[in-house]
Amino acid sequence: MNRKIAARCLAELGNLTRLDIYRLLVRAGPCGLSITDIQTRLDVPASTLAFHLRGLVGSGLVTQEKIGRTVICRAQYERMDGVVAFLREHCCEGFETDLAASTTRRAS
Amino acid sequence: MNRKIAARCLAELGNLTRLDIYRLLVRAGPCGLSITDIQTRLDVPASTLAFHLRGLVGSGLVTQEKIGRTVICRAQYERMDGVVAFLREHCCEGFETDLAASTTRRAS
DNA sequence: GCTCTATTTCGAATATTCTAGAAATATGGT
DNA sequence: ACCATATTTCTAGAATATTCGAAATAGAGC
Repeated sequence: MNRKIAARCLAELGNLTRLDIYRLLVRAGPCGLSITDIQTRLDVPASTLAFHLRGLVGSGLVTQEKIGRTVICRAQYERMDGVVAFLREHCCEGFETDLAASTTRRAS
Repeated sequence: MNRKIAARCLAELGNLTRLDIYRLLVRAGPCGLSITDIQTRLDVPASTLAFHLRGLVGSGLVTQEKIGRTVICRAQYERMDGVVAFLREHCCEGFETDLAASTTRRAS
């Protein structure tokens, strides 16, 4: 995980339509849902849906498997876990040297 | 937590500059960092920083406390926790009825 | 090979976000 | 009152994202 991938994933989920799609897939679990299923449940035009799915897949948050002419989409939990871990990384660790130089000093 | 707030938070963190700011604050912990500290560490113009901080504060991911003329910023961990919980909500729960009607059926 | 269904690409209009200089405001110290 | 520092607002140009109809592609079944 790195800054760019994390930002990309977060930005993808930062759109209401994509968030709805993603949550639908999280709920669906390992079986996933076909694109048509998603379309039916969320009532989004096919081209709009394709646009958003491209983003989710491109960020690694969703994977797709083509079976015949239908595409099954699944939430890739590991990706999201990685992003969350990245956000919590170094929590409360503070910084090296500059406690003395920092404007932040208050208890000195 | 609801869709809109979650999407807002995720979108805020979906920008590289804001992600850097947020991670810096997570790392800084409860003491937080002044805006000048953030500016120094990330090398972002003051007006740009103000723009991004407004977003982070507006979404509830960051709080601010004014002490004299300096503003201390802190990561609001609870907010992020709420967003993460929301993303995982109903995981693998599936859907009501339509197992039979769904295009998704495969093992029938 | 035709036809129906599933999905993607194209294209263009619209909307939103990002950037950063310049000016304004706020506050502390002298 | 004045000056230096901290931060915000204003503004506007540039860059990106979103929407969705129409047309294109891909595969299944007859």
